[in-house]
Amino acid sequence: MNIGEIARRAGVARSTVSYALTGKRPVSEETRQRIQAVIEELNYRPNAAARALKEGRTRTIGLVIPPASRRLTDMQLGFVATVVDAAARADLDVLLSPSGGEHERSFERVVTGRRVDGVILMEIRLEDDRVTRLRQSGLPFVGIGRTSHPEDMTWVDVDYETLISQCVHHLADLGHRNIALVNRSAELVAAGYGPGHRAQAGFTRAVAQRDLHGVHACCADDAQAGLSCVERLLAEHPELTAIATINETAITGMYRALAQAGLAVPKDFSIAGVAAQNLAENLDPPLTSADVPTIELGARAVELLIQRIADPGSPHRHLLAAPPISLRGTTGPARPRA
Amino acid sequence: MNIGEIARRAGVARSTVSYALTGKRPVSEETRQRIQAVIEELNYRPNAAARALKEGRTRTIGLVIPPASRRLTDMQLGFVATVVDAAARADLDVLLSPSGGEHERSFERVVTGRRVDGVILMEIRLEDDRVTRLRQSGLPFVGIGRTSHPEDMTWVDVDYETLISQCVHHLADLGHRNIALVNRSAELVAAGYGPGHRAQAGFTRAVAQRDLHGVHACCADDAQAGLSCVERLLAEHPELTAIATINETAITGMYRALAQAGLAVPKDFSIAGVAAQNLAENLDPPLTSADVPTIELGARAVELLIQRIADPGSPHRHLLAAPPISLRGTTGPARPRA
DNA sequence: GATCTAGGTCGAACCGATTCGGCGAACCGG
DNA sequence: CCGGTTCGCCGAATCGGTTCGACCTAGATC
Repeated sequence: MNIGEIARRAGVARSTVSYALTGKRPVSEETRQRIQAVIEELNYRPNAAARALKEGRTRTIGLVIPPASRRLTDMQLGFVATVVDAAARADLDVLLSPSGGEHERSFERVVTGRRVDGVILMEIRLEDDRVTRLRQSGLPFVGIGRTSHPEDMTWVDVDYETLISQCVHHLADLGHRNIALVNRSAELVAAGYGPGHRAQAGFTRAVAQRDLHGVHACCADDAQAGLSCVERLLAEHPELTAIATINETAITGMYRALAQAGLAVPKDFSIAGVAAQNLAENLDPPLTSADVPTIELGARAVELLIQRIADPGSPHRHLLAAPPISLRGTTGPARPRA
Repeated sequence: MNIGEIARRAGVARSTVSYALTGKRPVSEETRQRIQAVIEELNYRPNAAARALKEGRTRTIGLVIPPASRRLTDMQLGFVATVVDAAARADLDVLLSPSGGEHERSFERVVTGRRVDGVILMEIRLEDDRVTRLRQSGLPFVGIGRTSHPEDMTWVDVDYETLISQCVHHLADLGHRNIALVNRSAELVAAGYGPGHRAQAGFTRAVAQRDLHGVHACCADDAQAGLSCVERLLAEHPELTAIATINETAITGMYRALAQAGLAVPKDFSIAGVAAQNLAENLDPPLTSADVPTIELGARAVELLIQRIADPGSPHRHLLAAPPISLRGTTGPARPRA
């Protein structure tokens, strides 16, 4: 069921079938219809591998995600979903590649076997080997996230630094003077995970600007960790009245710790954060947060990648999102504890 | 940077390079090392498209997921993660294909363009066009889920019928006599979504066996819907004292509705369900549920698919999982309301 | 010493598409 | 009636691998 078979049955040359399909050269209406009929009868579809071989492109993009073992955050899920969606809309297929740890081979295959025309890279570290590898391979790529030298790559990212700073300012405006930042896991931050570092930078900056007392805590990405982390914070820092966080996954645990400590939100304690809108809205109570526009960012990443594939020499572009904070009722006037 | 270049620099024929790489024919140790040196120097990797073209297989599997627009349930996420993981372990790449609605083209491309060696199909309907298409295309595939004629396809599935039945029996053992089943969304059930129908069947059966009063309700897949659904149930059926559910995503909303109605769980009201373990454990309170072994099922699906690709004529195999119910404290003795 | 076997290598065909140069027929103006 | 275009189509080369048959050499067998 190859192009030769179609050509034979339609009584034309293989090249004519090809031209009839791609329209790259004129084919008489009559011939085209004859070919089309045969194609539909046999339900023929060109072999992707053969086409890729000849054309030098695969019409596929790679999406490099954090290792599958770790549960993805709601935000990451949002990115994956919209990237897949946007790619499908552009008639591109998406090859999923878990990276990190034991899955190094998968990444290598994708990058170096010319299986994809370009790559979207998620969860980028400040210093990231994968970025280096991609750069030297010459494969077009777009980051969702950025390294510490973001000028010479194309990316979209969430401006955690500004957003956490705004959260702190918002809390300070409400009278809070003792605020904790609940970050992502210690390993992730230690590994140079960008959002973790930038959130911390924004936190430190805002705390200094408003002359506050700030506490920084890392917390693994699950509810249980959120619970014990906040339990510990409350015990060790009785002066705390508010939390700012970028750790979506731990939030339900934080809520639980506060409830168990007899602290009502937002009456006794305030929380503000950066999260996927979908998650923030569905929490109980709904979280006051900067809603990351995953749909727009994911779609833009695909768009930028398509441009980059079309013209690899074009200048790098960047998109830094700093959505406004949606007040949903987990922040209120400060009220001293104990 | 193709095999010819390597051959030239190593002073051998292209076929020798190929044999050195695949080991399908003996190559002298000396030659092999010379070739290996050149390969490493140039960082050569065989072109995937060329290999796929000649070998007739792509070393890639397709994973057909529900449309990306809809948020995946925790269970579905678990499946995706473990499928990707298991595939990577077997040195297979995963091509993601959102199906349904506007993404028909994506599915067609994957199935008919010979882009993949096999397909894993998620969220299968009782009558499913995609199964029909796959069957007639001759492409090996494995379902996570099954149609109403499950004998002639290979699948792994969760035994919702048995599990919901067990939930009802468990509740009945605790003295509950008026129980509601909160199903997935009405559209999904109307579209013939298997788990929805099978859960309903199991519910009806158990209710009859124990001579209970059962109420069936559909509920969209989000917390808000869970809230309003349970609000409505409580209002229209004041006799209800327990809920059984397969709608993971709506559970937090159900909790909220009960809390707002002043009903404590499990003192005043019981809930039992089928859910991803990860989710059930992290709810507050943790949900008494049958924990679906997504890791095992996902990995088995990949395993079955690999077998099927190796030997397409082999008999179909099935795996129906009915994990025991983990008692986590959302069910207790019945206590009449009002 | 002739024959056989096995190891090691080469050259050519092949997978299924795309694409380029060219060829014949129809058509045009002069 | 002739030279030049244009249109529609064909044939062959090509992409980068794998694989099969054939060949050569060296060592084993009798």
